[in-house]
Amino acid sequence: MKHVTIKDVAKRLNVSVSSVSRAFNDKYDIKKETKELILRTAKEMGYHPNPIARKLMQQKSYNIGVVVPEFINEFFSETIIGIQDVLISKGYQVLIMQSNEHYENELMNVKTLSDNMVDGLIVSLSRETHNTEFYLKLLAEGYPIIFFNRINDSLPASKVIFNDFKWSFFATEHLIKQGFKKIYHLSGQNHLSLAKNRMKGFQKAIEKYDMSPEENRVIETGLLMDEGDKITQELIDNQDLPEAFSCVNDPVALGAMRALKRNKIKIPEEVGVVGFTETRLADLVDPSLTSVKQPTYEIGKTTAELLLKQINNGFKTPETVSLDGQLNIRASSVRKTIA
Amino acid sequence: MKHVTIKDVAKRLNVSVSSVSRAFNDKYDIKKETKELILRTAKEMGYHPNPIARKLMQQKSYNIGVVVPEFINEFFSETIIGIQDVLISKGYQVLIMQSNEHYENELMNVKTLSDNMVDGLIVSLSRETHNTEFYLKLLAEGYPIIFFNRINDSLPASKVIFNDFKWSFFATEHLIKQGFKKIYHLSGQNHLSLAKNRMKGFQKAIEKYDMSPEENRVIETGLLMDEGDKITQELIDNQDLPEAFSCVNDPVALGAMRALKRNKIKIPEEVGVVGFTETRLADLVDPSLTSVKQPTYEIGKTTAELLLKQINNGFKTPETVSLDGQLNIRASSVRKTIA
DNA sequence: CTGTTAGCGCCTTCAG
DNA sequence: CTGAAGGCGCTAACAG
Repeated sequence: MKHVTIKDVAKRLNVSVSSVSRAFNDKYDIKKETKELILRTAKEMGYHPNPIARKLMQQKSYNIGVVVPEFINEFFSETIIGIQDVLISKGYQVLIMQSNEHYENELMNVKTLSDNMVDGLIVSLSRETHNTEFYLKLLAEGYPIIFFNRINDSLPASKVIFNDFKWSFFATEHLIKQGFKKIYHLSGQNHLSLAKNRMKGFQKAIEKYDMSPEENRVIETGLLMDEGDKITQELIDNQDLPEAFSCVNDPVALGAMRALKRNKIKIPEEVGVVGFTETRLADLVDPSLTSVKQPTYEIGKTTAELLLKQINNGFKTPETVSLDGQLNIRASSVRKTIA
Repeated sequence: MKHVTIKDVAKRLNVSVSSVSRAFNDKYDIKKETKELILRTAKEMGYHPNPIARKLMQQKSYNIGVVVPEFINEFFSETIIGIQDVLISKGYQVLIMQSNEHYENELMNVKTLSDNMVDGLIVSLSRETHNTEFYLKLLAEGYPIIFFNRINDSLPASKVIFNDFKWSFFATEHLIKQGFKKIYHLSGQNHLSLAKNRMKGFQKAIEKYDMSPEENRVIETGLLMDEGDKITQELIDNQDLPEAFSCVNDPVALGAMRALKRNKIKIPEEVGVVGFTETRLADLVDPSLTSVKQPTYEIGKTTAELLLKQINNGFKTPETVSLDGQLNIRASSVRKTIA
């Protein structure tokens, strides 16, 4: 438990502590043999530099804070893996905190982390976060922060996002090409840029194929399975069912499917469904769910790389990286008989 | 970006640094008014103690390392939340690493963490880990380590485990009470104590209800969905289908269900299924899956508390805490018509 | 190439 | 109750 220090090694070899230090930091001149000797005996003695002392000197914590809404969700855990892979390989440690979608928790987490002197921050905003004052203050101080996925357009920081517009367009286009005539978009709350963009992608596809925007409309639903279920049930009750649903995310799509199945409505024969941001669930449900796959690992990796760049080179002008995904077509949206 | 230090505060108030330090550490005598004055102006100036310097003094990192096989899996992410909740509230930071089920990664992670002077370690062993030498060495040095879930019985350390035997017994008993006559246990590899215990729980139930151990047998399957699917398909092909499956975990159960559904065999009317270690999936699949719920959050919490106790009070004798769960009965195992 | 010295920011005796 | 001084382990000038 007692740690060997640089002094112990120096004493043992009758050299100065600086020599030992130098042996462990290539950047200084030191005779090859002494260096090797030091390294060897240091290893024998079980010495290795105390990272905390080093951090104190360098005024760097080599800690990076990550704040996400949650990490039960596959999307975020996969992203975190990407973040960690990059950061750990560069000698950083990653401190992960979750806001549970609450602004207060998020703020507290960010404060805790900055109080702990993390060298940078990676943040995905909670659903509740409208007040971005604290981020603005940190950014003004030059604190490196990168946002991903749940972003706020107005923050002057670098961001990594998914091209929601484009892929929602493709998902909708796929439904149209499958011959579905009347399509509703079950959307998320409009203040989330992610939801807004998916909605716009849907509308763009409707427009492009000269379909009526009144008949192919948007219904604000939410992000949860129960919300998708509830809205779908209402549509069924009102005899207002479309031929297909383009959904803001997989939970809403699964909710819609649950309601449809409960009412013995066949998927995709009677109603087609596509989701967004697929999880492994997409393959497991019956019928399997067509969904847009986001490059989760890449998102994390890119975010971390952007952060490192900013830490090392200083803050230039914010850049926004937009990544692409893929549409995985499965049973829920493929008509057995195409008209 | 530039941090206010204890000196700045001292200078501003014309007091000594020690007074400022004392103001921030209740344990010393200091006049109430000066303390308040210091605290107030410190706050104004945006000062707060540099945790790194503090750590250097106290020879503590206030970091805890957590190594798990993975955290895409709900089980582990939920456990980690329990761990974090306890540890963060006590001023610790949690460094999470994953082994991806590989011994080498696990070893590297543990080394990285101990090199970074974590004050303690929480570990869930990878599937591959047979060699426990490094843990033995650390434990011998008095390094606080707690193991959970994936443990190795022979390690002289405290552990938090789930009572697999008992709950597998209950799951099987439930099937028996539902009137299923011929039950197979789809088990995991036998070298995992977790799989072994679930198998034994199954056998115990069969024994208790005087059912034939030849007819109600164990089939070594694995832990993956595809393995459950494959074995079930083989049983169907060989006309050797039981009336019910007790499965080592949910993926295997879901695999079995997939094979059954593909072959138009009705669940639970023709074949009942129960899983183990339920995920949110259990509720989503059709029919919903009966499974044993583990107290994931509690497991994490208990593990963290055990670790803190050991850090604060020193290592006494190892203790093993065994937690209980609950059997969530759903459609997959409930016979519409009970004999 | 190597040793000496002065901190990094804080805590903690030891005097007073 | 308060100040001065030493040191946690390491790095970075500065001499030599």
